[in-house]
Amino acid sequence: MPELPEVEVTRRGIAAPLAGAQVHALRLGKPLRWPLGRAPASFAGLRIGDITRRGKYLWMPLARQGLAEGGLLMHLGMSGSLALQADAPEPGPHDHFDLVTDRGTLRLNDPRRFGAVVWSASMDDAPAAPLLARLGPEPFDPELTAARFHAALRQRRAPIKAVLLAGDAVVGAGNIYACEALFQAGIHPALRADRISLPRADRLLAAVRGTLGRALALGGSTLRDFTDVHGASGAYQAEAAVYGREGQPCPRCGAAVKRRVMSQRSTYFCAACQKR
DNA sequence: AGTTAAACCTGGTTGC
DNA sequence: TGCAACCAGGTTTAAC
Repeated sequence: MPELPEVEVTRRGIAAPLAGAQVHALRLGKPLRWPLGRAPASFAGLRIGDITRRGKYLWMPLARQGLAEGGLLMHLGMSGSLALQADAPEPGPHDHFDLVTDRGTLRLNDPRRFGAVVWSASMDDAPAAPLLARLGPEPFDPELTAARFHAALRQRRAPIKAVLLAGDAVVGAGNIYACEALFQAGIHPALRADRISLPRADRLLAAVRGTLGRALALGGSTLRDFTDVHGASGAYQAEAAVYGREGQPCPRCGAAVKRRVMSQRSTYFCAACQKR
């Protein structure tokens, strides 16, 4: 599921309703990617603070009597989605985390269980800190200039598609949006990152921002599992130019869209429009 | 050091 | 119809 737009859509759906909410209980289902860790014995009475996002992670700070106690670092993996419901039904076979609060139940549904909910004393302590430390700059951070993005790309000899997925030059683009951004920028996914000129890096950064921003406005993409916290699907996948469109005409030149496996992921591109 | 496979897990779709 | 093979939004970890 969830690349940056889907995670941010999720965050926007829960941040305001849950700010200041009081927790009653936490319930876990089957194991997720990592165990919860050294969490408080009881979550009853903890208050939820301002939920933030870093890359594809969500951070929910929790406090008791106004004193920060720690928080939950959450990741939606490949197939996770969060829902906030006033009257949550009995947990289904893929509901692996519930946070019962006085504003409703926050529930993680994740069939493949690549997602995670991990307790951390703060974002600067383990286990959150080492996970967040590898993340590159946020795509909409004004500090991320074309020059800095270009400098980061010049450090990498791997294909630009792999570098975008790795997220150390910029976070947020997963398989769908990496394919789409490379198409928008007219860059071949197999091009070595260190061979990209400054003007092309500038175009690529703009394309990443444009693609993620557009997806955000459309509520993200839903291939199968993703829904926002009210259960609504995203709409971006319907206007993807190349992703999932193997054999269909390129919207720009009409040539058949190609699919090739790169970095263990299906990569869609137009060989005519995207130059090495 | 830097890049590339293997692993985690379930379920839907495709093809023989 | 049955069953095997393949595919899917991610990313840590181990192996070249």
